[in-house]
Amino acid sequence: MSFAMQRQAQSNPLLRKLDSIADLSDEERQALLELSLNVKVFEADSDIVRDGERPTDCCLVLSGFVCRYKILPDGKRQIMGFYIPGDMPDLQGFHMKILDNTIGTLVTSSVALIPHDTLQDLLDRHPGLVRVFWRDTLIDAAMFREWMIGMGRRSAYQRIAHLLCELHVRLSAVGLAGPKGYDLPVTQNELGDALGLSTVHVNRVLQDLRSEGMIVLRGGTLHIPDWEALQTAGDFDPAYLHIRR
Amino acid sequence: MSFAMQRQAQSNPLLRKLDSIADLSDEERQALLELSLNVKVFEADSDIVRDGERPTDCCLVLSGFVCRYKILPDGKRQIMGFYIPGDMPDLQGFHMKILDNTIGTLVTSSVALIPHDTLQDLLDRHPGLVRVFWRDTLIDAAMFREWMIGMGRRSAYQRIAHLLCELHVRLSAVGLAGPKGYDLPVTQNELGDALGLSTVHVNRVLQDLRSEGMIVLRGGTLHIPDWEALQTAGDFDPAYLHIRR
DNA sequence: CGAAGGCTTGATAGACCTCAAACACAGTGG
DNA sequence: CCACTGTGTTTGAGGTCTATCAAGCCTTCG
Repeated sequence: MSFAMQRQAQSNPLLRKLDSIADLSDEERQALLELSLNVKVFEADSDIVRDGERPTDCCLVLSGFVCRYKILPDGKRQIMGFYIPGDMPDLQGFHMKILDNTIGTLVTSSVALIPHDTLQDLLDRHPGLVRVFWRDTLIDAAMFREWMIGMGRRSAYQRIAHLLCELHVRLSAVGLAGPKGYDLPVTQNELGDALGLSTVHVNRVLQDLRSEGMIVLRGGTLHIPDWEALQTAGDFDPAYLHIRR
Repeated sequence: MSFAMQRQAQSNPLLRKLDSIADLSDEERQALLELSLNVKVFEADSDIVRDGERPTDCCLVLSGFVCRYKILPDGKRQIMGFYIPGDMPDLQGFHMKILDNTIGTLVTSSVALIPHDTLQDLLDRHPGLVRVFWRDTLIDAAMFREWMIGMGRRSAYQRIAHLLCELHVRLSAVGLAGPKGYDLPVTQNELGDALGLSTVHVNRVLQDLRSEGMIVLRGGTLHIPDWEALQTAGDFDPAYLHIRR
């Protein structure tokens, strides 16, 4: 592709993301660049789409940090995934009338709302993109499975290390992480809700990880001195993310 | 559709399943009926496709009981889903080169292997089916999310009740369950691996459920005297299965 | 009848939770 | 500029759910 196009792609979160998981043709890239985006800013801790709604748009995260969650009858919350710029957390809504979970922000985030009609039109004109978006939802599913494994069979210690690894790989893939760390605007309470742990226990395990020199976590910034060690501690293998080399 | 076609549909697990989650046109139904199936029988506890392989076919369960699982380095196993006749547990392999989990049988099962090329051809000739199969993978993902919620935030008691409810609804949708129960050819050990519990604990919780009259489970047959009660016990809401009507 | 797999039971231990309070820090308002 | 407030983090104590280990029992099947 041309240099100008390459530069544009770099600054477009969606393109950067899709490039990281699939091969795009120049036409497909162009079509994605030309999507006119209706950008909306959501403040921290607000819902973008809610459980039970019938969405008419898909949301695309442009900046910030977003999560998928569900509140249980007894008030407990389970976070089922974190979403970063370039991700489309409710792509599922495109094929399922009623949403079965809520998408909400963790920090102030800007989000593009893409009408289902626009998306359908895009896929009609570029059938090759179907495979790309479908693949994206399959990778989402693979992440769910990996989280299931964690909650079913891994210790709190492993789970936390694993999550920190996952985020590092995903953020790196879209250029949002340094080689040795990244910004992690997530509270310990939220980590607990994501991992099926109590806030107190998350705190204690984080202290363990710190005291072993595995991580340095302060003020929303995570530093990973020894990536290999953290990966081992979390039994982390990035294969399930299906990111292209 | 014609009466003859209707009758055929009834006896075709794939059609029954897809009918339960989407609207099919007569042409699509016909095309699915005409798929020539290469049927293979797998004995109990054998793997159909393995973690790390590059599958060239998708498998379609015709009879039996199949599960998706992964073995961890320390030997622990996590089962990530149960699959019944009509399900295509590795549809994901169609868009992801390398499998990140294993599909194996729980009991003797017959399975059709459909080459990816055949499937691609089918989707090219009937683009409407893309939405149907895509939707199927999205429902699979919704089940993963629900299991995550269970392992993260529900007690062993709730989890077991929830799973028994899920299977009842899914088996009913394809005509394999009676109004008050179904065949459940799953050992307590396997239940534990699916729910993130030890065999011993599964056994104890099942006894609780039995003593409360919630279930009658003997010799692989489950009887549910009071469906409402079990549903409440498991905090079960079938919405996530996205089954039509 | 013996073997094998699954189920059941008992005893003990540990990972993680809950409750409760103190601490740290940033933002707000007087 | 400094109390004041709110949110997030940290610490302590106790309790519980669930795991582990180990054994006995039951059914099926060759």
